[in-house]
Amino acid sequence: MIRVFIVDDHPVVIEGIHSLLQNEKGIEWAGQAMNAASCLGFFVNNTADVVLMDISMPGMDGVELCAVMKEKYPGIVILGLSTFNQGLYIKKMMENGASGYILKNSSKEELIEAIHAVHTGDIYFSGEVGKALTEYQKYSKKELPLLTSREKEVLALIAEGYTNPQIAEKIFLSPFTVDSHRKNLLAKLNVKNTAMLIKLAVENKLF
Amino acid sequence: MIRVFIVDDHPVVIEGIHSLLQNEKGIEWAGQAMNAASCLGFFVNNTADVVLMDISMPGMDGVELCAVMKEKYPGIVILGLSTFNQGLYIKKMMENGASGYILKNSSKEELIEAIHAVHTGDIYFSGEVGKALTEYQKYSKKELPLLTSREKEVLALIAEGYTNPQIAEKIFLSPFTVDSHRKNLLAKLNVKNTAMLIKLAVENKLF
DNA sequence: TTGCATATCCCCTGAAACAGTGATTCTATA
DNA sequence: TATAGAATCACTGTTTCAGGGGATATGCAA
Repeated sequence: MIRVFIVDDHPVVIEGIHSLLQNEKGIEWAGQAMNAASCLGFFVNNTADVVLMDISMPGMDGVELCAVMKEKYPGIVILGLSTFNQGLYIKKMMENGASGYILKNSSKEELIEAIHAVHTGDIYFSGEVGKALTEYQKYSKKELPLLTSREKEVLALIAEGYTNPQIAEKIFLSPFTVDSHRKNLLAKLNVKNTAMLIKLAVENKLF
Repeated sequence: MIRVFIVDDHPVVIEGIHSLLQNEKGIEWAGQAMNAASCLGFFVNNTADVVLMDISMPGMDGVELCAVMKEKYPGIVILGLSTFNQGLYIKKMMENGASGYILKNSSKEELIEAIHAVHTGDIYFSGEVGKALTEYQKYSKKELPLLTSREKEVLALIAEGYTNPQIAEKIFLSPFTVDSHRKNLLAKLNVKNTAMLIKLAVENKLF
């Protein structure tokens, strides 16, 4: 009997999955939560085998929650769940210990297959997700380097139209320092001017 | 008896709403479709009172489908349905004849309230959506001015990192002309430098 | 036909951005 | 403890942008 728990901030999704899994032999409904906090609360006194976890939730999101859960309860298997086919998040969630990922628009059969697969220790990706992942890998071949917090701060201010001197004043730094960060941003992200920098930053939500 | 039809490409959402509305007095399940085509097919020989319509679907999306439906069957009330709280789409869908908009993470009560409201001719927005809409209105108050094709061309090249002289060479213009377009872009969009320009452009898909 | 918008072109100035080089301090960690 | 990275600051150029002037031609629409 696989006890399935679900964390999703959308009642209709919880309801829908509940309904899909009802009467499914071998699968038992362990419970549900609409946010990270109540999920963690549940697992203090209870447990489950597989957790279906939405990726985007108010407060702590699925990516983080996944990391926390896997640290506290390494035995619990986590299956990512999202409306969108976003390689970046899929990857992050996998890095944080998820065992697979399915889209909310997958069929009942896929859902059940996925639950069984991850429960037996497999890694499961529905076809579409797999594609997205490889697409993403392709797209992010250049593997965007991690920005430091200072760099992100400066980047955000650049995007808002502040000039180096203005930024310097705003965050109490020398204009030279701001310029250094700016140069580092250009170098790290391998772009040659502000226009490209901001385009890349906005497209990849870098700040 | 309000006959409710749902168009959504996510089985769990259909299932979830079906389950929520089951046993709800005054509401009858008219049917369901997972894409625009089968929705239109259904209404050839059938009808419904309220259509819950997902905004993002493969193929024809909710915004378009809404327009088509309202043209063919003006009497049918359409209630937008989406995971996200995106003012732009909400607005478009309303312009296309929708009677309201709710989020998929709204409660059962909200959902039922919304169905009754739009059925009696009201416009319904769940609280959060209302906020997003006014936020959006605020944001898009300045109603982004239309760019000329030349301006869009220049804008796209700026975003790709080309400098004025390079752009000039690329599209066979004087650098002065390119500069003029650039200045017009800044003026039209009411931004003060390239960073803001590109941010705005990318966020609003201006090219 | 008289505007108006678009598109083109030109000049000047000051302010930023960009590029290259170098240096100090601090902290995390190998 | 030694090293690497982050964060800080500094100087010197060159290039580009931004803002201020104008000017001409064309085509569409009131």
